[in-house]
Amino acid sequence: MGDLDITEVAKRSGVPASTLRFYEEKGLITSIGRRGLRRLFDADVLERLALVALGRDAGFSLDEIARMFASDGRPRIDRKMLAAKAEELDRTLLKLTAMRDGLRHAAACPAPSHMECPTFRRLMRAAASGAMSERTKKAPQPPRR
Amino acid sequence: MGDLDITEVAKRSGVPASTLRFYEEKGLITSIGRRGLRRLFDADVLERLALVALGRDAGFSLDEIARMFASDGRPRIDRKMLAAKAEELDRTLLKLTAMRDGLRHAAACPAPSHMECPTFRRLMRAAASGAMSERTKKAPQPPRR
DNA sequence: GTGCCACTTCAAGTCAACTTGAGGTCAAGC
DNA sequence: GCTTGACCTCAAGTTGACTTGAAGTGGCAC
Repeated sequence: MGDLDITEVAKRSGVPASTLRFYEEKGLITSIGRRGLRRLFDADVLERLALVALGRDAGFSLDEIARMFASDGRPRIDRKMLAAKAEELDRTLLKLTAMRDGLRHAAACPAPSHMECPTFRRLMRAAASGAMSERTKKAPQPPRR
Repeated sequence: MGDLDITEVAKRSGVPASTLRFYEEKGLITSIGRRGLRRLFDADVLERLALVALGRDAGFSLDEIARMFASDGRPRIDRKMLAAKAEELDRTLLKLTAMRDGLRHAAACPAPSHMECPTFRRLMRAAASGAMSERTKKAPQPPRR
């Protein structure tokens, strides 16, 4: 009833079966049993997966996310850690916002070459000096396939 | 005169020599000769490195950045590409902003478990709907090292 | 009852962007 | 002219998050 086999979970969550096995091995999710060899999951694994996705998106590593789950399976998220992550995200947001504005300007800038655009050069200097980020921090990469 | 050896470039740019060699191999920079074994670079390599840093920070891959340099060595940066990157950054920003607000709330939320906090659950659903369907995009990770 | 085939395990491969290590070379200082 | 040491090359290692491949297994349709 509430049990879903791995294919079902994959289908409903959009997470590939190979990743589900990988997540189980990592302790991010738990299978509730087997039908033959086939893993069975409780339906609440979907919520768990959503939480994992959330953590990933917020910039937590899988290991960090794993540490957030108590042994009883309920999320036990350190509030301090959350606040710290929010802080970090906030700094990232500032930087990315500046970057977006700069890119947008450079894209619309009438200077014959970007090297002659003051805004572009300012951005460049900022990136070079590392002034925008505390240390080398990268913006999100385009989706891998 | 205008020539800098690799150590000088490393010192002035903050980019390790190993990375400079790696970048040269990738075609991101070019050395103009050797003194003995030692690479010599024209001083304008510093500007080039700044450009690479900017591209990296904006979320371009090294390969993408390499493609921005035409064969003449002058940056040939497509305004459309910049605009597209700005767009992408913008979408990321929206998501990360929501995420930051959610984290901040969750950190302060009095609910015994985050799963019982309506705001947290809403955030989770939002992340699940956005992030899982397009589940390849990650927020920036904390600085390496 | 038997064959199919999607699942299983485990090891190894992939990708990006570098770094590290081993073994070699050469300009320069003494 | 010999030592020194920073550079050189090339190969392999690193990290995180997975994916892929080979070989095995068992529920289900026939």
